Amino acid sequence: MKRQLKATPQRVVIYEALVNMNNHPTAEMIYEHIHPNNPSISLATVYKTLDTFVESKLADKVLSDHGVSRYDGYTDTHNHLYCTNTDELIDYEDEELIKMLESYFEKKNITNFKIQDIRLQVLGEKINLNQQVELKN
Amino acid sequence: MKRQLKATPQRVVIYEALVNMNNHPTAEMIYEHIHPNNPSISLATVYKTLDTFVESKLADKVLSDHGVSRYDGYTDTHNHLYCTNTDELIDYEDEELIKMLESYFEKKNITNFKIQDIRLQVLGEKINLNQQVELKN
DNA sequence: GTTAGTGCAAACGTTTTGCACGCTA
DNA sequence: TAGCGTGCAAAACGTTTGCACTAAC
Repeated sequence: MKRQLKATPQRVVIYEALVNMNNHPTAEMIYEHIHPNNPSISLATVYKTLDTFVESKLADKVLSDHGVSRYDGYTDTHNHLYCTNTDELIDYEDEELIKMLESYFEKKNITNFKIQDIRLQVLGEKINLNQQVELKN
Repeated sequence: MKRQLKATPQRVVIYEALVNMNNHPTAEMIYEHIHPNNPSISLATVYKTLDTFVESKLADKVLSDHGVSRYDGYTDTHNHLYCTNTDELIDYEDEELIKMLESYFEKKNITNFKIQDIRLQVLGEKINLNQQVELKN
């Protein structure tokens, strides 16, 4: 674990859960995931640890639906597809899009606003191929 | 009020507050705003009514910071500047950007995902001109 | 021995709910 | 009188806090 953050057992477990669950989990989801093997790690610790990760840029807090925070262990600049049916949040990596947005706002040169980050979410419905087949019946 | 929604006095008051406050207010902020002149309208009604508006596409729930929902009575497609210092959420209307994104994703033709909406937030710091002047001292 | 991290339980702020009442069709 | 909308209070939910304990340097 980089950035002079002490690698406590709890942090290691929580960090591994965060990057292995590619769900963009909530604090609660991480807690449930690690609890069977780590029954002594408390939910408060999960919250505190995730906060620490966000501060240390090891994780990002991302688009929250219905007021629940979700976390992303993948901190390279990227955007998200959000499925309005299933609440799935899917990483959308598209270098071309990021470049296009950066150069667009550079060109646009918005005065009175110093840009730190550009976040884009594509909301829609994930089309499940199995479902499509089912629909044919 | 369109879309076969009954125009109760409460709804009218809440809707007017929502569109007149250009703050992207929270439910609480709307409640505080209308309370002096409408002391009998309860906070629960504000919440219920805002939900109704969102369902009826009269309002949008937008980017929430620290787990508080904020509402936008301006439902034309537009994007937002979010000031990380002041929590201000500023409408960013840019037809060119919207067109660019739409045609980008059309061209990209993401399979397995039916796009409903594209939302973009520019995070950064609003530069206050008065502050700039002060900085010169 | 000082500091940072943890676990627990209680507290907090936001939002939702259940239910009784009122209004309107 | 049926059904929706409202107000109130209580509950629920996600998150944070205070504090005592522990572990690490």
